[in-house]
Amino acid sequence: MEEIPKVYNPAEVEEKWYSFWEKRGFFHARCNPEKEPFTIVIPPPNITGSLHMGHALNNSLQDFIIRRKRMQGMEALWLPGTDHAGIATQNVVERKLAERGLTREDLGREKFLEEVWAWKEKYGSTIIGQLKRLGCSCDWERERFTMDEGCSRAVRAVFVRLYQEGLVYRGDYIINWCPRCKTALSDIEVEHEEIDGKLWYIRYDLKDSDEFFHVATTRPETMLGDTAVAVNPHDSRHRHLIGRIAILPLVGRELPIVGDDFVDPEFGTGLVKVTPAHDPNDFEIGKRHNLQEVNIFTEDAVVNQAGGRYEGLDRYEARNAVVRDLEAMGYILKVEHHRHAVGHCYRCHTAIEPYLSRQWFVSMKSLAEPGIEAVKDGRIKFTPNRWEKVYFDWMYNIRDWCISRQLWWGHRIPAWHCKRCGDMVVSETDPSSCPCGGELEQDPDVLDTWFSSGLWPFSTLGWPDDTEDLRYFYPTSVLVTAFDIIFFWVARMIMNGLHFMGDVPFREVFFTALIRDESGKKMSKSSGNVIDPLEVIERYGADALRFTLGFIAVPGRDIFLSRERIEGSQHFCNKIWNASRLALMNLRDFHLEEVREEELELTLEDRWIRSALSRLISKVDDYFENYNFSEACKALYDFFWGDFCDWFLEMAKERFYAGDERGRKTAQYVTYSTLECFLRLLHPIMPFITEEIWQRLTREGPSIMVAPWPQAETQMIDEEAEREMNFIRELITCVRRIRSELKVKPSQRIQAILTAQDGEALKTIERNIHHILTLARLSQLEVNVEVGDPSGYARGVVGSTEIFLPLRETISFDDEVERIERELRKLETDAHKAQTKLSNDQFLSRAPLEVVHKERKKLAEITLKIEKLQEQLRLLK
RNA sequence: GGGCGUUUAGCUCAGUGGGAGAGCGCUUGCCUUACAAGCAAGAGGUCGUGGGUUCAAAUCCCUCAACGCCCA
Repeated sequence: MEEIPKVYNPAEVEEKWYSFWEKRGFFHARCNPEKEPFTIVIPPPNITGSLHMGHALNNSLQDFIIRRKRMQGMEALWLPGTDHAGIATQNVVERKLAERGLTREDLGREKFLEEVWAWKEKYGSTIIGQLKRLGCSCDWERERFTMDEGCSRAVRAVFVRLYQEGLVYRGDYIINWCPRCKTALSDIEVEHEEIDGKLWYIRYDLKDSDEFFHVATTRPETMLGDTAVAVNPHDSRHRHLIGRIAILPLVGRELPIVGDDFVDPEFGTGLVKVTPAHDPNDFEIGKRHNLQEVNIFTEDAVVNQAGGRYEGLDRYEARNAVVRDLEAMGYILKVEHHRHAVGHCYRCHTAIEPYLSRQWFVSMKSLAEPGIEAVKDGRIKFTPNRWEKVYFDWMYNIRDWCISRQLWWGHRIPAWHCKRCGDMVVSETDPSSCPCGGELEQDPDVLDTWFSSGLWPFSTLGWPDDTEDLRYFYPTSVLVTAFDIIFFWVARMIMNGLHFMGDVPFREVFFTALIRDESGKKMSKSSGNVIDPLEVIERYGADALRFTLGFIAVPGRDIFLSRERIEGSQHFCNKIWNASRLALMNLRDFHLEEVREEELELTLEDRWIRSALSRLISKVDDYFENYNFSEACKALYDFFWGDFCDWFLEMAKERFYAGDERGRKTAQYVTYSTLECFLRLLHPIMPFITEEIWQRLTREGPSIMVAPWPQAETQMIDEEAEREMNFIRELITCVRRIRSELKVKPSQRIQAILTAQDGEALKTIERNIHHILTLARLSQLEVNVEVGDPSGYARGVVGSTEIFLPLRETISFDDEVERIERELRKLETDAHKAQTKLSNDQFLSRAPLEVVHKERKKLAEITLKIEKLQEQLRLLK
């Protein structure tokens, strides 16, 4: 009897079912022309990562989607994999080497890469194991890695083709340089942060003259690389200086004064120093005026020999030294506070140095245009759609993408430079020598990590080969990702998909929210507010975590997570468990195959719960299709707890314990079919507990995860049953309220009298009187008998039906008077509101008829109730 | 500087034009043979401010304020 434990223990069942599913091959998808494909590619987590809440949310939602599609009979592929994460992984391995007192240079490139691969083999699949703990139904037979053989071929193919098309080029430009990671970064890898800085006004003298002027700068140290001064040619204050020569303080270099529209006359004095090698705008000015480019920094942002006596100082030391020397010479006019944005490396948060160097770029403009069109004309749909605007803004203003990184870990650029003739060979396969016969040397740089992840939807399906997978599963159906990588990843996949596959990479994008903690902060290790999903799974179970994430995943909004919420979901698991226990205990002698529908005798609660279940199915379907998982979870929760447990099972118990054979069979059948169907509906969200119960409940298939998705059956909707059930529920609640407010002990069974004038109501009451007795804990309920002196009773009103509970010694008259007065106050407020509306001619003439009817009906009900309660009040007093 | 989002119960949040909702917390009473991780009942809200549209606004429009995010 007690073989089913009282408390649900997730740890015992989760591992069992996951390996069962995996062994049976339920996760694996095949190219099956009989079926419609449904494809999701996972946003590949970094191999350095371990599962955080963002992953947990994102992957739970993907699993919700893919499990439902699979149950709906589609060939559902969820393709998993990991990202090599260039900078992050290289940093991790370098840090490990540092513990042994080694640098990557000590090892050399080849040995270092061996170390990274070894690290990847050891730790790179940590997160994969964690996704399994979460219950993710990925096709592990197709797991990919951005640096595996196939993805690497795709990268080379793309690079070479773009090069041949003239869309990949190499050149000397100002790029964002991280002096800590010692690599170039793309524009979007720079995070801007407002900083309280200073604005120094520095005196520059004119050559062969006593005249001088001041320039304002936030970075005085870069003056060591100044090669001009610029002024806006429309600035009447200064334009006469154009063509003259200024003398650079400390250095003595002669600086031409040029006119350039870019200069903002409002900034500082209207005269600006020009440092073409260390500022992107100055670089442009330099190009326009043929200015010299003087690079004053090493790759560590330390002053080089061009900085004269400042050589060897880092950029901040150099700033102090330059300012000190200028002050000593009396060349600082003033220093102002100045708030401005400073770029930082998104990986290590070091301040970015604009740095002139030779890099590889992708020309984006022509690739972006089809990407804009695809979203505009709806071939790709964004949810929530406001992200489309963000996407368009970026795509319209897109700039060329710096793709070369001065790292060792990554896809090495497939370009070779000839040591003899200096020519360059770009090729998909390693060339042995230059056409001139000279020895070739491969470009030392690697590609931006996002270059390879941008090919993910097709490189993982076999491209550049024309594979069966690619033809069957591409384009993918939906991409589920966080909005913070819309530029890094989503936009680039769209551009690449259109360019190389000639079709969109996915038909829909669902953007998830960011997860924040209780106080609204973004969860991060540095703020110490992380809730570790693995810890949650250990303690509360994967289903509780998944349900919580689904519940709080309201589209279009950042979400908050707290342990209390997760506990709530754990309680829900336990509720499901215990309701199922009750069901299972009463279904031991039940055999579905023996049931003949025509032998059943459906009661009110049976018809009502079947109707509610049918409505639930439609709602859940609708919410899933619109990615509104929060509402889906809420609907499932409310149905199960609020309807099925609180009312249906409570009522069905009577037939389990004391019913006749036919009643018992009917109760068993409806309990079984409702629970079984509910489990299937809930399965995508809570796969483990639903499988555990389903396996105990039925033999209708090998696993709930391949059982059919429930279909809403409109013929089950029974409005009459819903109306009657609502009425019975209200009656019971009314009695309970009076009992509770008058402090009648639950153990005390009391008598009651009920009067109903309405014939329909009377019939409903008579048919369900046993429910009222049981659930309202009455010893006796007499209907339409002479009440006698009503002053001896407490009175409740539901519609036109009245309930009388004897006051006697158990119930206090004073309490009843107070109770009625309180209720009357509420009713009178409502009545007043309704009266005001109904006495307004405008309302009567302009509001829709049914609204007016509803309002009239409402007022009539309230008025009736008020009358009866007032009457009772008079009698009691 | 430009854009986006948020503001509803003590807390965290749902709620797309017609009687203010949930979870948690709180109060009261219950070990009622599935569940005390539970059951029953209850208290608690000028829906950020000011205006407008409408017969009717938490909901649509505008102003302002506070907070948050993105871009330059």
